[in-house]
Amino acid sequence: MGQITEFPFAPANKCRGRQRSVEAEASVLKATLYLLERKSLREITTEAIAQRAGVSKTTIYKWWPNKNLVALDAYLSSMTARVVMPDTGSAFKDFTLQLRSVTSFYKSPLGRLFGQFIAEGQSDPAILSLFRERFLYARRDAARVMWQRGVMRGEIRKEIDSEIVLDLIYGPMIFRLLTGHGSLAEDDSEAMVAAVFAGIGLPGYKEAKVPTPRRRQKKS
Amino acid sequence: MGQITEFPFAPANKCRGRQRSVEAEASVLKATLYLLERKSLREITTEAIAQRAGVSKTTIYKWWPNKNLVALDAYLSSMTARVVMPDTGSAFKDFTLQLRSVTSFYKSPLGRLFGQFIAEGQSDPAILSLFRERFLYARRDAARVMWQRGVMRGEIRKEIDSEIVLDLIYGPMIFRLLTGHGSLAEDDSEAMVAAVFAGIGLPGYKEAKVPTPRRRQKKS
Amino acid sequence: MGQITEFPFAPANKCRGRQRSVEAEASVLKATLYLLERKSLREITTEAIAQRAGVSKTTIYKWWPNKNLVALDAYLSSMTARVVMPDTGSAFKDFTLQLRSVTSFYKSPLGRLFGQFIAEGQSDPAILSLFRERFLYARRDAARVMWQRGVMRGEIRKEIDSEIVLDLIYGPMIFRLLTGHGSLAEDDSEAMVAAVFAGIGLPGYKEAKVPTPRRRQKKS
Amino acid sequence: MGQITEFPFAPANKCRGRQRSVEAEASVLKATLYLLERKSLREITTEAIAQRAGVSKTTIYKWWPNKNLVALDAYLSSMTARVVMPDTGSAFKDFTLQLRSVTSFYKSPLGRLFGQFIAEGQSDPAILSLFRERFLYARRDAARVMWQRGVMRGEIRKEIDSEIVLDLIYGPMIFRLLTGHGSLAEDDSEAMVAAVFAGIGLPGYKEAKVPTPRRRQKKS
DNA sequence: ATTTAAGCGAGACGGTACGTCTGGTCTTTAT
DNA sequence: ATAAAGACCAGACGTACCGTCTCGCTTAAAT
Repeated sequence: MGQITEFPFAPANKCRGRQRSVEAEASVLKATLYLLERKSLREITTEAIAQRAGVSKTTIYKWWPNKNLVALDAYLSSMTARVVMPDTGSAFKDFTLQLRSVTSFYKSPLGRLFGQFIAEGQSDPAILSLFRERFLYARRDAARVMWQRGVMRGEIRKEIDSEIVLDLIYGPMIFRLLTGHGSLAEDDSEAMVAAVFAGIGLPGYKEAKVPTPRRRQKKS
Repeated sequence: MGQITEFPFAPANKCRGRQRSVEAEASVLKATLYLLERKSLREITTEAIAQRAGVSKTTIYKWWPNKNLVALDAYLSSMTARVVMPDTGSAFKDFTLQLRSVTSFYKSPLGRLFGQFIAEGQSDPAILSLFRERFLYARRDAARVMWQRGVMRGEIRKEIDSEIVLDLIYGPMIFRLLTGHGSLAEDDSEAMVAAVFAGIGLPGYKEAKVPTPRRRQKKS
Repeated sequence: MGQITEFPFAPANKCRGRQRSVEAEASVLKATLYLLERKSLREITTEAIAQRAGVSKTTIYKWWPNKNLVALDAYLSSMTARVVMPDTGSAFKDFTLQLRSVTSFYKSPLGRLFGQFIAEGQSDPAILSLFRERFLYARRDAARVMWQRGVMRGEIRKEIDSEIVLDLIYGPMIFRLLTGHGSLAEDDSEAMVAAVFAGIGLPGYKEAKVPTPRRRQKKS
Repeated sequence: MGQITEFPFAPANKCRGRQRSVEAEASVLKATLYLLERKSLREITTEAIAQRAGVSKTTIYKWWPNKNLVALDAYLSSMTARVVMPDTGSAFKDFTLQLRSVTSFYKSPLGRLFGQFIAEGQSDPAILSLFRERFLYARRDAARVMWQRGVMRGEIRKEIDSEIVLDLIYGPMIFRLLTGHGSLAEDDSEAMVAAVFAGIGLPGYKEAKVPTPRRRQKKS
């Protein structure tokens, strides 16, 4: 319990007193996932989680600061190895497959949570920050490996900041996901990645020169 | 009042009965903006709007279904001509200036509302839909003009769907805005637009062929 | 309109402007009665009356101070000669018949209004006062005639205040009506009047001497 | 808390969970009484009770269905032994003293509540029913003891139903209390009881024969 | 074996916003 | 001038959910 608030490897504090019930944690996360597959994050109440988990509200609040973080924990625990990080030998193919896989997941009930965490994050910095640290960066680090391979193989320009590359590939689709203004179909993934690779400018048009890379928050 | 629920050009129903108080509408929108500059959408209450506007809660609920839509209305009414749609003769420059302007606005108190509407939209389809129709599409239509000019001048490949182009340009920055994982500095706008124009792939690398254009939402 | 607030014989002011619609008054009273037969006074709204009468709320508030007084007006207008004031030659029979008739009426939908006016009157002195003046005293004056006849015929002790006599006869039944603690059946009327005439004390028991009459608010 | 909804002798459920705050209940009732002494039942709001009691509105709604029943509860809790049930050896004196005491109380701020409960009861059967069960019947049972003694001592005719006797004694005064058409002075109590004992009919007048006794509510 | 501190279930509690309702007033246009 | 339509204000309503709290019971390490 409390992946979030505690060091995951903290040596289960073997002091006095009753020990944490492992079933309780599992039960809470399971119940939360169950509910999240049926209702939106906003519609779910701590009460409902507690009831379904057969656990008291007190216990939940003891280990998580609020419902949103319970949900994030549940989300993270169910995310392990759901999305592929392909290695086909082609960066373009890798990114296309990955984007397609991610987009497809985002359309599923649980995938919708992605948007809901970002949504809650708009008014709760804590959850947004945790979402970044524990979900987003992990994903981006994995994707950065694909980028690195592409750079090494001479498929991707090394002078473009990896942060920009990743945002260019995932940003547009996430934008569509969040506002619903564009299609999330399978083909769109390929079309977008293709456009990102080839650029939208005509080859002869030379005004658009790529500036030199710059340091950013976090990068390889 | 009720920009949202009524046709803007409706012939102000001059039938019987007391007319809608124009001051009331203006007052509500003004009060809402005032509050939104200081607090987040979530923190604001209908009561507070009513009180500050010197209007009764009943009146607010009569014309708007809930506070979110009041805020959207207020947002829209204050948006007119806040963001420039430049026409420099260069699509690259146009998009760069525009993205910079937009990004800068999004960092302002009122600009933060953009993310908050999307956030509320994740659990309230009505607001998301209205946000798209009345804000997003308007912006995109304007931006599409810039794109069109670029295509005509031979600066932008005409075979790429304009929807993708727009998402490629704005999506990454909005992604950063919403999750806070990347910089929103002035230079980033240019770097992103540059990358979008030039593409991330090496010129010689030919696997990334651009597919044929497609229409918004539906596709072949 | 406005039996209550206006002098009934006021010369329909034939000055400028649109004349008062007599139909409006009739329509309001009729609509009110219609509603009062189906719902309790509390459940009825001015709005509903206006709507059913095809009249605007304003008009109602122009002629009556509030819904309760509209209802009282409607009640009074429908009361004319609904309850008998018998004259059988026997005071006992007169009162019995009268009480039976009154009780029976009180059990009807419209009769229930009696209690509802008293109820509203507990928190609105105006309606209680009007109810007394325009309904109660009228009834009591009529009943006092029956009492007078009984006294003249030597059936009723003349030394007991008529106010007390009337309250003794009607009070118990009204008490039952308002609290619902006792039966309102036909036979009860006779039993009560009989008890009132004969007294509950044993004939020989002489402690209960009737005091001399005293002046009270209103009497013959 | 919840005298109304729970058996008073319920063995204070000492099961799991936080125990009901006894101060909360007491505080609510006390605050309610305080307010009821200053304003009418109708004028008091749940909010005001909550605020004055230093208790949340939720808690009030948890234990009472609405403010009227809170007030009834408060009323009942303050009623214990406020009204005397005399035993002078004379039924006539007993009833006179009792009626005088009751009438005097009914003129006090709290006593006015009596009428207000009956008023609310006209549109809310629940409160009327509870008022009967928990207040009226208790009083009548006590008064019936006085009647019983009178019967045994040969002061009161045993052939008259006790229900009628009680209504004859209290009904007239309550009628006056509720409609305000008659005096509630001290002397009136004696005059009324005297009239009830002696009867209003002349001794010689023999038409008014007392019918056989009957049981409460149902009858032959 | 007995402390004793923590975990835990149950559920009461304060707080706050919600969206609804009703009473009564005010404003505009039509008659 | 009066009516009809209906916008408006004021403020109470009862509900929902949040996160905290107080119990009494259970568990297991420390004594």
